[in-house]
Amino acid sequence: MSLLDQLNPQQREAVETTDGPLLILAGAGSGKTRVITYRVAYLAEYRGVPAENILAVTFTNKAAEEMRSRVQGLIRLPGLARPWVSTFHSFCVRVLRRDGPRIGLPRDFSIYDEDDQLRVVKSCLRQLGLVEKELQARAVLSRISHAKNHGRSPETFYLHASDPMMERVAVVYEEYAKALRQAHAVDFDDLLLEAVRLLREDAEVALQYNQRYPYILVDEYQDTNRTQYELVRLLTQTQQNLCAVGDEDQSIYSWRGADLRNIVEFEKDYPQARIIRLEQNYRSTPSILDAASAVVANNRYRKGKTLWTARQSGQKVGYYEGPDGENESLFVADWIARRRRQDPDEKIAILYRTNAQSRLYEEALRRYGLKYHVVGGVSFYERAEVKDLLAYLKAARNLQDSVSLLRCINSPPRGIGTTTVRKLEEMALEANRSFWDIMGQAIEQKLLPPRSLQALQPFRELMEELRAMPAESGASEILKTVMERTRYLESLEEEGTPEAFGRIENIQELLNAAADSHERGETLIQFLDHAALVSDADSYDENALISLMTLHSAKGLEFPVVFLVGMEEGLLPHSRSLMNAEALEEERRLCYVGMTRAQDALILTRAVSRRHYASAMAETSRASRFLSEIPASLLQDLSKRPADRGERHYEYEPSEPALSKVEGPEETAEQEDSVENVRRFFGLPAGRSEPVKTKRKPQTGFPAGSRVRHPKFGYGTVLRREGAGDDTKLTVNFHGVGLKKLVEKYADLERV
DNA sequence: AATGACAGGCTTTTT
DNA sequence: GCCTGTCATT
Ligand SMILES: Nc1ncnc2c1ncn2[C@@H]1O[C@H](COP(=O)(O)OP(=O)(O)OP(=O)(O)O)[C@@H](O)[C@H]1O
Repeated sequence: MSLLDQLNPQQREAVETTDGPLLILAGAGSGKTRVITYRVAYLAEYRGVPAENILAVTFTNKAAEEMRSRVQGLIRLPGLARPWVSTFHSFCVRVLRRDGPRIGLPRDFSIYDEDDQLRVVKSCLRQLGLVEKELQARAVLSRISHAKNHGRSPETFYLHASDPMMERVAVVYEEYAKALRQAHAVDFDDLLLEAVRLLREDAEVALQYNQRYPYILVDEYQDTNRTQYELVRLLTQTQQNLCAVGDEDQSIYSWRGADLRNIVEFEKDYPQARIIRLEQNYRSTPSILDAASAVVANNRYRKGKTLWTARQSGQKVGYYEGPDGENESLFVADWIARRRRQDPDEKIAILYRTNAQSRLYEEALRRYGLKYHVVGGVSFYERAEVKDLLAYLKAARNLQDSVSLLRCINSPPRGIGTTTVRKLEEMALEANRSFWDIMGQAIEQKLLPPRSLQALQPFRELMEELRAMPAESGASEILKTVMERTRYLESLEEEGTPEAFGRIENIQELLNAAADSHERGETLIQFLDHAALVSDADSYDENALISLMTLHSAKGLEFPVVFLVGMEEGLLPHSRSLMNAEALEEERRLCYVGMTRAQDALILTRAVSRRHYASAMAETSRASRFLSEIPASLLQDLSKRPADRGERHYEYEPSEPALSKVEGPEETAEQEDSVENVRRFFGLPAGRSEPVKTKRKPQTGFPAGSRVRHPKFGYGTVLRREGAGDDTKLTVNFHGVGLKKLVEKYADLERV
């Protein structure tokens, strides 16, 4: 079947309209991404456009990944040429690495992530003698970012400051900008802004990129901010074969500057523009689609659009209400475990509003022995030990990068403390030089106490050695040198704690990533850029069929089964949005996005009682208003509640017993609590069977939950323990290996 | 300078 | 409840 036959008439028209500006406006699941990907394939295969002349961009990594894999599935490209499919940010990095020097950007600039940015802001606050209590670094940073994205310089910001507080923010902003310049560093905002500046100021470069990418496609156009819009404008000066697709009902990034004007004024900015609407949804069953449409219809600031599906009516949208968060998560895990038996290959997503909500679900899934994959959250590259080592690499490439330098200067501890660092920082500020320069000067002219100098000297030598390593040596080679010289692993091993071993694992993972990168022929800088931009968590368990992620990350994806959990006032809609009508509408769109990810089954859940920061007393929640916006006829209540069952509040029976975690003597109070909840959940009288087991020789063997090491499989966690005596069998989840069932007696396990 | 105990605040959401 | 930042102790 040919490419075009797999499209409906409107989609087909959108794909064939290759020349001139085109805006596609359409609801969820109507094939917007399909149009983008087919269009790329069509251009390459039918119109003979060289793949490298096609640029497809979007905002999030996940959405870019989705696009990339779908394009790849569609075209069989000869040779190495590939269309450039990425996020705006990666695109800009590539542009700036190549042509940044033309606007005075150092070629080896560092990219500062939020953590780095905060360090800079804090240091500026300190230098200005401002107390963080009054001016929170995070708040200042968000003001700075907002100002930058609205084209305000520190000076303009200062002039517009309405109160003394804002004036101070303006001063911090100025210092912040100066610090970044001095560190040869750019933040995420700068990546876009500097790329725009480059294209604006250098006509020659602008022309080059215009010619290089005569075909540009933008997915999730409703998420673009003004800077990204500007970038697209600058790339479409000589030709306007621009295809933007979007859905105003899925605009969920206004809090970081996404601006619907980009969509609304598209026709104004591109007078030749054609607009095509897609109205058939191919993804979801009618119940799911109707429910989602009913919710979003409550938004007032919206034009409204048609969306229908030819799919047969499926199951109703499920609704489960549990007594507390734990029960809610166990319901989900149990439901999944049962479903798994019928269809072991089905993809399932658990979606939530905030990253913090993932914990309960991870725990529940682990208990059921289900493999899962968490997207986002504390990403791999954000872990302290990983960032420490990356800091060595960043500093090795760019010694002006003081944040990275300061990050690795005393990790592992080498006798350079805050006093020494503060002193040097002061000197640097005074001389208006970088930390590295001042450090060298201090050593040479003996400007510090001998003890400090003695500690600084070896550090300086190490960094010089790293810098001297050839630019094309890969990340892994340099990392190895760092590890050897600093005895990083050894000192962690000596620590001997489970946390330390966890860190060792992460470092091993980093070494693997670096080695892979080297094999692909990437330079150190490319490796670092990837680490900075693709803050993608646990890329290792990607084949797990159960995905946990925020509603934001889920946009653009689809799953046969979707759980939308925590459907409560305060969570969805989030409490921070209750004050203002526009924010509330955005929450509603978020709900819409989540619901429309589902293909065949959608289940909404909530907990009646929710602990907000856990320790605090549990509060009774109110059901999300979005639930009541779904017509009752589309909902099916999954929480049957017979009133006369005494203790047993919920009739729902587990299909397999949750794995007991009460055996080891080292259980924490929190886990005891969980067990108590499980028991209540299953309607068992409090504390009956398990405590008996607790008494049974807990010292021998490895209770569920203990961390172990196996000579062949490495480190892992015991999930389940069955049988007794010589026959005792353990189910262990080994990192990077997966589940293994072992006879305890022969397994040769070591406690860690 | 390094370590450990304690207080306080924190959670939107992404690059 | 957990992480971070601060303080006191060695
Ligand atoms: N003409 C078609 N024939 C068959 N399947 C289609 C067609 N158009 C779209 N689909 C399928 O419908 C699903 C949704 O399409 P797609 O992801 O492109 O929609 P979308 O508009 O980008 O959705 P969203 O905005 O919700 O992310 C995909 O599985 C896609 O393959």
